[in-house]
Amino acid sequence: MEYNFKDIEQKWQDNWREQQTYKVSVDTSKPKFYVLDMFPYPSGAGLHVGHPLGYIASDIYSRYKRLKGFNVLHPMGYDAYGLPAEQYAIQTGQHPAITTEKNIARYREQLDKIGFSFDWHREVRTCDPKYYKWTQWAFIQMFNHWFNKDVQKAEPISQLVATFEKEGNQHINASCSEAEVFTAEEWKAMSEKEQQSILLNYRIAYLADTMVNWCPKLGTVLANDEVKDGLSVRGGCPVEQKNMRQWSLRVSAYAQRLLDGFDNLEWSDSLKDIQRNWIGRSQGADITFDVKDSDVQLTVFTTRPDTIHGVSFMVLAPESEYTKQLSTPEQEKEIATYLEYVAKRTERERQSEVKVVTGVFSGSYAINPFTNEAIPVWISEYVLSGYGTGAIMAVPAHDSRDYAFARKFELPIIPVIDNGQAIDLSESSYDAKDGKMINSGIINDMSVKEAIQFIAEEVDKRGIGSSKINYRLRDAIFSRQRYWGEPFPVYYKDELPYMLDESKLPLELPEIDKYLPTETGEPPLGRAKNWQTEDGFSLEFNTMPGFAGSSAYYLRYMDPHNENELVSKEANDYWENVDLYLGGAEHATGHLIYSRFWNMFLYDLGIVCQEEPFKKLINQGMIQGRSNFVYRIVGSNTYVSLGLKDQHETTEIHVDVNIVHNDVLDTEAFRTWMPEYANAEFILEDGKYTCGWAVEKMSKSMFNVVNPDNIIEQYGADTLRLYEMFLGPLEAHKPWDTQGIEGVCKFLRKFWRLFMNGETFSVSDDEPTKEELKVLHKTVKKIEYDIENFSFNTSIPAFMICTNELSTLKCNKRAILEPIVIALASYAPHIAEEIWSLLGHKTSVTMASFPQWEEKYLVEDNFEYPISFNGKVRFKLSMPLTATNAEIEKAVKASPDMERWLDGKDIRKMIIVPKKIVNVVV
RNA sequence: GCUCAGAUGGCGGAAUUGGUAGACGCGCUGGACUCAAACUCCAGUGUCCUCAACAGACGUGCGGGUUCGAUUCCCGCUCUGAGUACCA
Repeated sequence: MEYNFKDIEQKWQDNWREQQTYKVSVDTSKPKFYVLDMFPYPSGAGLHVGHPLGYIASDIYSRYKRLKGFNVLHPMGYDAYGLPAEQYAIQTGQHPAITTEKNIARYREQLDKIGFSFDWHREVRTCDPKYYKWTQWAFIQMFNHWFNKDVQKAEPISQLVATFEKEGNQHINASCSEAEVFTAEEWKAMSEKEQQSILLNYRIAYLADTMVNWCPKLGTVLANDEVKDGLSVRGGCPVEQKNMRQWSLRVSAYAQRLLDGFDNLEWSDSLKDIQRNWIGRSQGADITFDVKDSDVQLTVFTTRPDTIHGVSFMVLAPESEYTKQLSTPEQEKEIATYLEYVAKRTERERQSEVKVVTGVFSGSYAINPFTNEAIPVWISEYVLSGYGTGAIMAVPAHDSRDYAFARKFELPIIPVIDNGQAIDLSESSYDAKDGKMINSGIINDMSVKEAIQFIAEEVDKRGIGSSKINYRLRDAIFSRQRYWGEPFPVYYKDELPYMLDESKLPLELPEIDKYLPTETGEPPLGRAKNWQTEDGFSLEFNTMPGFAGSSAYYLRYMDPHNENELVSKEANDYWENVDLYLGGAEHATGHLIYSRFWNMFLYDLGIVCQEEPFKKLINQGMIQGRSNFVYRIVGSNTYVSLGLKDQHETTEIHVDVNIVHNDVLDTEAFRTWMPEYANAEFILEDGKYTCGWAVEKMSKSMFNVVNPDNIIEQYGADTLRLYEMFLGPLEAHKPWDTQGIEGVCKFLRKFWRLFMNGETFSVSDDEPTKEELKVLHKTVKKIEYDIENFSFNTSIPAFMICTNELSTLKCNKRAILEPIVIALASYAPHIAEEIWSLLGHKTSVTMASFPQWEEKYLVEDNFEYPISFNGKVRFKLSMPLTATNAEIEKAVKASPDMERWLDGKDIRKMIIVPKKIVNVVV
């Protein structure tokens, strides 16, 4: 009976579906374990061989945890809202729901073939009204809460209103857009419109005029993480800065908690680093400068208050309020010209031309509170309006950007730090944070550290500033001028936003006739008929961004069919949060921040019991393509084999990897591949055409896409699973090379043969030998260690070695083979199920327990002690492992090999380490 | 520029973390089986010393160091990849 993977895999996939083998429910008698994959966006191209890598790893871990007695939640779903479906709709008029549905069906079909143990009863789709009801619901909660900095927590807006009515806002310490101080009386005297406008500044989901990334080509605004190098991440379209009225989420309020949370997370340091940099905490001080002949006070943020005596000018961001306040009439014209220039510059230009120094003098002078000197105030685009106060004190001697500016506009450069060596300021600034203060009045001779401390305290004492922490993290812009996304549960009355009643949820996405933004520049929902509330108020035209639906989906899996709550308390108390989360590192600054924020917010409300959503995170690497090339001799239709190409002038041409085997081109297939190659001629070596190759991104244009369906057709799902793991460490990027798959396929056939006596399945019930037990226990120990440490790649060799050894021992004993089948079941579930059932078991191997290994079977009676001289192994000596150090030493000295290796030298020392290596030092 | 990760045969990679470097697989070479092919099996395969050795030397990007012993730890470089970027 040959190993017929096709029948076996079909049979067990059907069986799992019929028996609902992987359906889970709350079971308090068992410990829970929640394994989650980042759910995919179902694109039209389907899965390539790189996509399932993480799913296979998480599936192995899930299956292993089940065998270890855990109740495992392992769900899957679809992040179904997104741009590609909508772009396709704009081009073809096809409703995005239809293409999305089609793509999901295709994804599901491909996923099923790989044999995952997902509980599909819990599937979620972000575009399903039953699902996005809870996305809208969460938004309403964010609208109805504000962030109290004193307790670092979200609190109901109703409480805030109560405080306003009692004592105004003077004692409120909130994360807030703008706050003018008012009393209780003033509050009560305000109209509803005025009150609502003020409350908008406090809400966690708020509507405000903000500088946004506007992408004209996509016709929508984008969040910071959706923009890279001034281009949109999706589509690479130019992005510009624009002031627009948009919904935002007050993510920045949670900056400190997002940082503190890392302490209890098992995430890779590099990923934590990426998030830390993105949050960008910096500790410094606000310092207020008086302005000469003006009432305006100029506040700057600095991390280097120690350098205050070196300030030789101030710089304002062009968009800053200060720019209007501090521009003098004499400079008006010049400033206007400059502001015009800045406004015209795209974000991309600004970023790519960082070295170009521009600026204009405002006409005003600030007074340095420590030297009382008047220092000129400039305006320049190198200062950002969105960070700190939008104004800086410039210390050209010790900041390279200020230095460049001072050089260009010939402003004084005053050194205030001396590092013991002569600091040369003729070419560059000295930015380091060590040395002694000079030219700095009262703080002369202090160290930088002391000076920072002293000035900060002094500023505080004089009431001209205070120490402050700034974060780079911005609030998340939450509006998108697109169709295919969640509608906001928002209507407008008197130009102010109000939330729909929760009983009206979900507010379903309306049908429209065209998916392009309207000619008037309004979002597509502007076309929807009757897009208003029952009492005639207009509904919001924008839709929510991609990250809205993906921010809390892990909670919905816990209780996916609950129509009354996002997640029931019972389900949440049991499943708590995700124990293991697998996905790409590209979500570090997007989804993984938003999800943490969203979850913390729900935690503040008491909806969820854990503050952090994902306890352990693993970022699987990308599988790259391995492209093949042919070499066309320039000006001909002749192609030369790799080894001979240097003899000709050639052009490198990508060739479909599917017509290349072991880097040898199928020349006939090449001729029929594309019409232009029909008459191709070849210069062969050894009768073969050898192709060149390179590792590149897997993509259609490189003709290097490998489809998992083809691999499964040819080798089976178990082989695909094993091979994907075998390729290399889970977290590493690695190229796909189909050549190597033969090895693991061969292993499965060999493993199968262990159970076969000719054509019949047979195992013996004989007692295993010591040797066989050793193979078993060694293998089980290794597999357990590997899975616990996520080094799945090294498990495959362990299985191969085990199989080879048992094959050599001609071992077909049940006592040995049965536990190994269980250990293999996580990796290759189909073949394991088949053998398990042939072994006479009536229930799934999923119900089995992971085998226990014992150290006693692993120790040998006699051990070949490697004897090394100065660290180099020279010979081996067989002795019992139980020998004492004294016995070993005696035996080594008595060994006949010693004399030769000592070569007349004396033994200075003999080191016998617990790992049983003897090192003789001569 | 800053931060992080990495560099091991022809290729992918192993070495459970300071203890026999190159496991395992691919590829390659030779052999067995076969009329032949496929399948399967066996042997060899880091480099160098004119062949072989169960003889030796050298070998984990480069240069130093610590150690009885370093792919592993420390210092200084080079290169590659990723993140981020006028964040004051």
